This record gives sequence, C-alpha cells and structure tokens, in this order.
Amino acid sequence: MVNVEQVLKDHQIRPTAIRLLMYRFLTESEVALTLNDIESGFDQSERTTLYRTIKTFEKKGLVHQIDDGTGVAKYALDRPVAGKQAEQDLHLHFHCTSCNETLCLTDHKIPHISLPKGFVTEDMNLVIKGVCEKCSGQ
Amino acid sequence: MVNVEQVLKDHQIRPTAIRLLMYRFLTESEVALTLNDIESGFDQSERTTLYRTIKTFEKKGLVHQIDDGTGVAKYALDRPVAGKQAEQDLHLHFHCTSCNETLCLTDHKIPHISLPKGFVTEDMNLVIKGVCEKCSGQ
DNA sequence: AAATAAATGCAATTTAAGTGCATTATTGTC
DNA sequence: GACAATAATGCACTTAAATTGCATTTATTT
Ligand SMILES: [Mn+2]
Ligand SMILES: [Mn+2]
Ligand SMILES: [Zn+2]
Ligand SMILES: [Zn+2]
Repeated sequence: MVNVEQVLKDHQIRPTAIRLLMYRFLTESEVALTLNDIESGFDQSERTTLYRTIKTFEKKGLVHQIDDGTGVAKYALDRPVAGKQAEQDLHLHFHCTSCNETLCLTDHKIPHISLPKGFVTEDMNLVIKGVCEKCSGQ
Repeated sequence: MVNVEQVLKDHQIRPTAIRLLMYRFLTESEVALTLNDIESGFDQSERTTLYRTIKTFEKKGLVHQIDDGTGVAKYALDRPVAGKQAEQDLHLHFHCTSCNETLCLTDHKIPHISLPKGFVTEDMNLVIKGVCEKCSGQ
C-alpha cells in the first residue's frame, strides 16, 4: 500500500481530491486508458480538468502517453520497477486489434537500433499490434 | 523511368489525372507527407479527393501510413525493394523533432521480438524520435 | 484576514478525419 | 455512337479529439 498523497508530493504535484482519485484510478487499471475511459470512470468532475490532470501527471513523470495507432492518445502509469531508477522507459506496447486494449509490456525493452551516421536518437516508440492472450484464447 | 500509369493499373487503380499526379508527387518526396503537405502541392483539386486518393493507394498497397506520434497521419510510398517481394514492410521510421520530418529507413528492419505466451503479432510499428542528419549537422 | 497563486468548470475553438450526396467522367454493352 | 452502369470528383457538412480562454473557486503564503 503506497501513500498516494506522498507519491504526488514527491513528484511536485499538489494532491487535490481529483488528482488523488485519478491516480488511484490509473493504478487499478491493467491497460492504458484514453481520456474518455478516464472520464467514464468518474461521475463527478469534468473532461477539461481530467485532461489537465493527466497532462500534469505526464509532465511530472507520473504517466506516459502511448500512441498505439488508433488515433486517440492513451495513458498509463509509470510503474516504478523494483530496484531500477528512471529505467521504466523504452518498454514496448501491445495493442490488441480484437479487444482494442493497449498495454505496457514493461519488461520487454526496445532493442538497441543503430542508425545511419548523423542521426541522433532521443526516444523510441515500439507498438506491436496483434491479438492479446485474453483474445487469442491461448 | 517507370510507367506510372502501368504501376497504378498493376495495383487495380484506375489511372485518373489526379491519381497520376499524386503518385508522381509522392515519388518525388524524400519524406513522409501529411494530407496537408499533399494538398499544398496541388493548386488544382480538392482535399476530399486527395484524401480518398491516398486512402485508395493505401488500400491497394501503394503507400503506407505512418503514425509518428505527432498526431497527424503521414504517408509514404511503398518503394519496392530490388529483388525482394512484398518484403518492404516492417522497416522503421525516424521522426526528427527539429525539422518535424519523418522518413522511412527502409533498410532498417524492426528486430524480432518474442512476446509472452498467448500474444500473437500481426504488425509492428517502430518510430525513433531524435535529430536527423540534416539537423544534427553531423 | 488579506493577498497571491493554483486548480477547476464551462464554453468555445481548432484541426484532422470522415461521410452524404449531387455532379461529372469513365467504362462496358448493345 | 447511344445508352446504361459504374466509378471518381467536388462541395457541404459532420464527428471527435485535443486544446485554449476566462471567470470562479480553492488552496497557499504572508
Ligand atoms: Mn507503457
Ligand atoms: Mn515507411
Ligand atoms: Zn485483446
Ligand atoms: Zn531534421
């Protein structure tokens, strides 16, 4: 059990009611969520506030945005890897074309790619599309 | 010099004036183009037609869409690889955060990734963000 | 408590993507 | 070539996500 309030404070985010609720909501989701998904999870509050909240989380390094090719942004918590520091980056994402869910495969890192001379890598984004284990029935 | 009309016919696309023009336009571009880019390249014709044209090209396997994370779709020609057949897929894309250009690195294939049991891969999309050789000055 | 700064709610804007439908052009049949 | 059938085009309109402006409310600082 983590102290959510403390997590937000540690990221220089003031722990308002909605922020605490959204953080918990994100924690409980196994899959990446669109803003609509998040909105559906809240009776109270309003789209703009939720939008600005998720953007604050993103800027402060609490969540990362995932572009899975569906055209709508999804968000997932930066779940800290035990033992590692700031190394939760560059994992790959899987998008199921059957159930439309997208998830982080946090322990599948993107392999190193060597580029032609002159190209400088700053970030990488690898999305695999296919059928997830729930949908493939395997 | 390829016969553009024949290329279209070979892909079951009727070679209308606009289609011929757009194909040539795509051929001449080193980088992936948004619909706006394409529109800017044509005095005549109209956005919807260009949209439907690029979608026809995509469906018939003449171009592929690239989602580079900027939120707007880009398109690039499926340039046939000499000797290979249908194997022009799964190359990676580079998006320059400086000049905002996106390009196909057609001879950099996406490495094979082994997924957890139950996951079935259908397609992969790898975008590397950074600074291109033009912008890095290297 | 008053002043200051930040967060929220609601309305409105922006922009890319996509659809409906009438018009025009092309193709196949006689 | 005339005619019918089919496909392509142009224009208006819609949809949906993302984003901003601004007034109001809430929290923080002095
Ligand atoms: Mn992730
Ligand atoms: Mn490409
Ligand atoms: Zn699935
Ligand atoms: Zn560049």
